[in-house]
Amino acid sequence: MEPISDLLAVRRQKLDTLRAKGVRPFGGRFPTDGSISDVRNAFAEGKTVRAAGRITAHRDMGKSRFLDLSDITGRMQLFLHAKEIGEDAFSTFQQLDIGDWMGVEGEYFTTKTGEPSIRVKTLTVLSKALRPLPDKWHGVQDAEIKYRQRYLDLISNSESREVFLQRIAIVREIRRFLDERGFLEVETPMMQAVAGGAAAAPFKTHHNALSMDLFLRIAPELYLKRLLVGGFPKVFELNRNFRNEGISRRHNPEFTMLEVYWAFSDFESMSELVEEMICHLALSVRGTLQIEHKDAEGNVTKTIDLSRPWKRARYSDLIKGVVPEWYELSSEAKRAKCVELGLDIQHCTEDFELTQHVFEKLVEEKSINPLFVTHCPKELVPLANQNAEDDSVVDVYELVINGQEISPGYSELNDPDIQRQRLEHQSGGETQKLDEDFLGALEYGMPPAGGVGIGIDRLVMMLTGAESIRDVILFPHMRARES
RNA sequence: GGGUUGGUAGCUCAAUGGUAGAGCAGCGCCCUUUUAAGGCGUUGGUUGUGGGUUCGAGUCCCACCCAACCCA
Repeated sequence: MEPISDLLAVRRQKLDTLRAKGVRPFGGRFPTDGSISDVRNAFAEGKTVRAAGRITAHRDMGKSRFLDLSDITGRMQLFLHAKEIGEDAFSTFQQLDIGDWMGVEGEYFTTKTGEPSIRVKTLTVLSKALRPLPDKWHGVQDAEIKYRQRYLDLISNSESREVFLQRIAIVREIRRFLDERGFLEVETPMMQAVAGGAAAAPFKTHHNALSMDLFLRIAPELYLKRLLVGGFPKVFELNRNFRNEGISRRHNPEFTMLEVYWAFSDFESMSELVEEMICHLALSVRGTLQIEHKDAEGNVTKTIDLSRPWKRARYSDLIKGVVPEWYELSSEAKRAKCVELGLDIQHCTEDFELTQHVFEKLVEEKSINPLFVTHCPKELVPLANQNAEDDSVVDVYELVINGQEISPGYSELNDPDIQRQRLEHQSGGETQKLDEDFLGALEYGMPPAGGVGIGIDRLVMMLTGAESIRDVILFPHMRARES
């Protein structure tokens, strides 16, 4: 064959050659003895075995060839000899490339270097790859290709595969953990006439038949509370929320949220549930409570210690821990102190906002190990119940791990009149933003309950050591490309 | 939205303003136990896009596109 300059043309030509030989280049059903990992684990010298996967490496020894056959579970070496498979099959094989899907039947054997392998007797072309795969050694390095063409990242970067397999395991274990404790998983509307339950800009869409605007939900909270009214005492939802805001290392427009509600409970019980659950996740998925985060060179940059019991502290005590005199200062003195601390407070008008800046920079960002922040000021969390002893604070915790807010927990507000006042205040007089159906539901009586939310993407980041939310979302949102 | 850095062969990366290269992949030849196989040979480029400066631009200047990081 004459050299062809175009790599794609070479593969197209092989495709044509296969067809001319009467070989289907895009095959069909091919029963196997399981995944590559199954096949590898079932190794028994001399036994017949069937396996299918993608060719990921090719070592050419002339009449005999070594191949790596891979799937997401692992890699298995194939040994193939021209005389053993016959001339016709060997010429078919010569039309295959790295990247093609292939099924084989053969016998287990061990090479003289000790590698468990399959001696191929017959081979079946399952799918011809018409484009070449990324570099076998370096994989895909370009962040843009990793995110836009995740399949290439998954094919060539085992670390990426591992992160997503861990994410899958985390989500599975969350469901199992809650199911074992009697929580019911429910599904509530993603398209809502009023996007409530959080303060965030929603995405807008339109229902043609009903001729009405709808919003993608920013939180499932108000529907889950309706279920408390309806008599479901322990419910959770684990699914997507959508917020029409900026994109960053920590923000994707659609993200996965777990919300759990438990009737007759409170924020303190919820903090125990969350502590127990996250430790369970760390142990079952990572096998340890010491979560190491590494840099690109593989050096450990920090270790998050999830050992129980987790620290609990009042918001005001944490502030006093970094600025002892804080609460004695006048507003002017607080501003001066913030400037002295190098905080950007130009948009702050209220004292509690200044305090929150101190909290975020000097407490939150520095809290690597788990910290439950309790008794937060009521201005920060308008939807929570006020504390019985101190009405300036609310019965809420904020769980901080890895310098990030991972999970808030509430003693939920169930007084319909106070709830209405707060939502009216929050909506700034725009009554169309009030979820009247929800407020009506509360008037039928919602049991007192504890509630928590956990941002799953950030939780996965914390547990896997990912530094960007894009590394834990299979298809992160990217700007559209010009064609 | 602002700042910084980057975009070169299919992939990973080089290239003082002076002939655009290497490794891998591909193609050809050799090789019956290799595993980032090896050896010999060889193909492959609108240097993100569009302008400008210059005898000459991957390199300098301007605008734009895309991405990463930081800030808001």
